[in-house]
Amino acid sequence: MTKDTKSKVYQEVLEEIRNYIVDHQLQDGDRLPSERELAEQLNAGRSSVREALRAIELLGLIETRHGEGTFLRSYQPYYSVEILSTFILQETRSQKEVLQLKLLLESQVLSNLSGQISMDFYKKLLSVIVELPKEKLHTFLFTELFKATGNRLLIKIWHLLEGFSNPISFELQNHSFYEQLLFWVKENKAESAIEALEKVYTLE
Amino acid sequence: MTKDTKSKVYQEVLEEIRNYIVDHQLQDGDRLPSERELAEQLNAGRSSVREALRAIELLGLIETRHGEGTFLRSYQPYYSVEILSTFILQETRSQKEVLQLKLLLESQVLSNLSGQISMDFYKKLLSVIVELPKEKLHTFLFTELFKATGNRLLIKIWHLLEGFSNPISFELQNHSFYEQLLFWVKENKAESAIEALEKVYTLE
DNA sequence: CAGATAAATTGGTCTGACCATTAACCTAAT
DNA sequence: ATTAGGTTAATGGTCAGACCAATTTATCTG
Repeated sequence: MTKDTKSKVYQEVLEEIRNYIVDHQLQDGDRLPSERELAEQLNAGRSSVREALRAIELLGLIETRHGEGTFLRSYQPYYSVEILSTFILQETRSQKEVLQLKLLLESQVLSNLSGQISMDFYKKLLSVIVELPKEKLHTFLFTELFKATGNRLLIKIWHLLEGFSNPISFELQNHSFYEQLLFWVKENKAESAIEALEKVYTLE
Repeated sequence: MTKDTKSKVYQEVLEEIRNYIVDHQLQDGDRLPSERELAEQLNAGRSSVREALRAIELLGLIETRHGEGTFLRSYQPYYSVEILSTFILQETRSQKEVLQLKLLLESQVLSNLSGQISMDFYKKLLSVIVELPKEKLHTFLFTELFKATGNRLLIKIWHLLEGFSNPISFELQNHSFYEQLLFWVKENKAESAIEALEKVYTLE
């Protein structure tokens, strides 16, 4: 007897849904049959159908709207990556590794935006910086910069790392430090900014 | 009233399970409370607990054994990757972001190890490379390089991204490509290696 | 003490019920 | 004819209970 035959219902439903999407050539935004319809068509309980749908939802492949239905959407791995990352981070107790990766991402965004910052954006950020308390400077500036790059995955992971790295002293730099950082980026001198940032990180 | 408060039960359960694992310092192979226990402790229905568990299971973080229980296991994205790859064929944007981050990490490891590779290690890797099938070259080489850096978090995140990125054509470079890559790293010419890698990534 | 048997535990699945949200429809006032 | 408001139907969200199947644990028996 083959062991492979004992597949859970929700896994078969998973397969069926996949087939359904392929057969019907569903595109992003298209609606799937209702949970009750699926249950009847696939000859399964609604709870099993839901287990499959929830799993697919966590993967980021579908979107569920209460009262409307279940819809296909363009693949957004952010949620699942976030979940997975928290597990990974949780078993990675080395603060050093977290910081190393965090610095890497921050350096990347500085380099990426080097010389790409408009005067308006620069002024706007600067005006907020001067009003912000010291302990919020780091998070604010980099959040804005990450947003500007448009890579949502990057910012997700960075936020995660930030959550896992202790709010350590080195992030408590002066306002002038972050003003200088921003200035360098605007002036297309990311190397200087990165260098300064690395110096702060290695102080620890 | 904030919209954020309307979170589904199964998502809260997800969080709670994560917290449970962190609080109890669970390791791979450790057992989670039974579905009924979780339902009672978290004040939720068993079906909601199951939805959360099935989702986590599909991600590859847990393993369930009929009659025994639910167990933590080291992340093995075999099933989710299969599901995802069938869905994402025409996906563009998020795939791009995954690749961008993946390239970033790979560039980092090349730069990090530049000029740091011993002759023994170099020869050893080379001897394996020549024997490996084309489709395994990329994963093998970078896995070894990441291991060499000693940053386990880096390699985990990278593996994660690799799982979420399609096994795309650009990874199917010749043996000579990866030999050249490795050579450059050994000779402290990471810039050349990174440049070559970037070129391959942007081909797509 | 060893093996067989029974009971308890746990995951797997289905059904039915009820609530909350949304969209569609209908009705009545303007 | 238009629109505002209410009703209805469909859909997802959640829970409780029942039963089955696999496994472990406790119990009994020789």
